[in-house]
Amino acid sequence: MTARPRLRFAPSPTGPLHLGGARTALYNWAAARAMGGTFLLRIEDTDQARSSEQSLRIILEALRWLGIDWDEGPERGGDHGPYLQTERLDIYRRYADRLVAAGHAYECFATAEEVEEGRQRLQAAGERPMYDRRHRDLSDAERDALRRERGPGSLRFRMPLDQVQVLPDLSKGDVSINLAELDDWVMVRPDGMPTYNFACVVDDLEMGITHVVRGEEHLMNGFKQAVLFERLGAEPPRYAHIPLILGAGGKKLSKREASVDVLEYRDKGYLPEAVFNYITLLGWSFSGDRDVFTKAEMLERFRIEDIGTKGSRFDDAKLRWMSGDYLRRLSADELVERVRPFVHGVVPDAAFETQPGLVRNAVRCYQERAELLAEFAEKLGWLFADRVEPDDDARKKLAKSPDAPRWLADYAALLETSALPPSWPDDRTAADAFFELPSSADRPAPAGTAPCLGPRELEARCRAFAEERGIPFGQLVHPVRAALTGTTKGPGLFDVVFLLGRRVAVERLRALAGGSAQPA
RNA sequence: GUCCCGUUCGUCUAGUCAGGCCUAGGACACCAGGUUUUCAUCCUGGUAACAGGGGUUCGAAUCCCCUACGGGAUGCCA
Repeated sequence: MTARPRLRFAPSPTGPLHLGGARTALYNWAAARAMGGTFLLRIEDTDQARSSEQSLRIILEALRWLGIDWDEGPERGGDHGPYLQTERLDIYRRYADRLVAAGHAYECFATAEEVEEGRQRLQAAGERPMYDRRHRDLSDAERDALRRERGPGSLRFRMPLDQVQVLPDLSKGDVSINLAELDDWVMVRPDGMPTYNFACVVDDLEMGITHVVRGEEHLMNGFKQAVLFERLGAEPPRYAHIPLILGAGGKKLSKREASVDVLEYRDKGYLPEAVFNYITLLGWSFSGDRDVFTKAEMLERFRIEDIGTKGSRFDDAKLRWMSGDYLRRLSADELVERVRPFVHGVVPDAAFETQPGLVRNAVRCYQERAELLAEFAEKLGWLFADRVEPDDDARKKLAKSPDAPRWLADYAALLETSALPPSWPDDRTAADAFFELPSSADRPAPAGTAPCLGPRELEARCRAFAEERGIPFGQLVHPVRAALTGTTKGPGLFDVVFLLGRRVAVERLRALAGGSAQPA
């Protein structure tokens, strides 16, 4: 085994990329990269009825989103192409002819009804239901007669019936089965189109595949394929059959409990690094005490043999947490760039160009309060809205302070004469460049001459204002927040005041002060 | 039904191949506390597992057998 490792992911383009498929792709990719080998993509589109170009595009897009790249395959080419099975039909035909000539394959003319009938009979006898091999030993004359009568048949593999097949599995160890338990499977359909097991073997052979990581549902296929390799006088790749990803109920993951489509996670604003990291963890662990790691770190340790043998359940809560964890590590610039596609209509497009500092400060204020990028659209709404309405929680807090309207009016008067930053869309570049939000206790105040009051100074003045009037600070803060944002949660209140700027802050305080029917 | 595979906290897992370092470690979730103008972040602590039964051994989560349960396959789908 001195050959350079070659691994492949071979999706069939019959729908979106499923989480399970993504994990399979990821493990093959990681194994190839970790071993310094080649990773290629092969498209198994022999089911013409269900395959579509659209699905193929979506699958490639999903792989790219996850950061899984390929050395050979669609849109990339390579020395072992073509990489679409429907473009390799002449290769399969060559192999089929060879197998027939050697007596390892035979033509079968059984109708669907006849096959079904044979199955029933075997099952009734307590045996494994399968094609009953009725045309396995046709004489030449019988075969010619059937072909004349029924047209071309399908090509079936002549399974050796007296052999125990051992399949060395990198994940499970040696697995074995009595080949008589397996049927004489169809290799080529009557119309000449190969089936999965046949095309897969031919391609793995022709493409020099050395290792295959795939779902456990292929274990039985593994036996069939290994025998075919044998008949072809070749070594099969090293297989690793890994368990499926299950849903919360322990059954196969279904759309009901979670999205199974990888791109749906993109659209919901999960970070791709997190999705990558999380699905890697479904069956493999980085170390005993760390769950979050970079791709590079993973590649230093990844080995196919270490993939787990147990089916794992998909847990959206942990994925979300992980997405949030990655979100928090993003630099300010990266964060803004990632958030941008998710906040159309909430943050004016122009703001990204004319007041990038404001946008950055606003977005950063939610970096520790979000897990998904899509959350920024909901959370940032108050900042650029024409006006805000208190939500239910905010109303409740307001109701607890009957004096709030008067305080708000007075506080508005104070702010009106304070040196606050300008409000959007006025130019406030200087303010945002000087003060970096979110402000926090462990972040030192910027040095130099401030162009206006910053959050700290605003807070100090507000505290003084409250003390002067004998208002408990805590009771002042909630109505102010309700007036400014309409909510009870969010960034530090004085970050909010700062972001809003003088004109809008004053406006909103007065709107609520006047609007809540001040008792005489 | 038949064949194949699997079984450590609620979930993902470390430990199993080379039996003692395991009164079983970490993470998510959950609960309690701390920080705080809210929410969140952050910090501290807590609850919680070797499926069951037989062996082998001085000693078993780790090796063997059986049972139970779960998953997969049984397609001219992949």
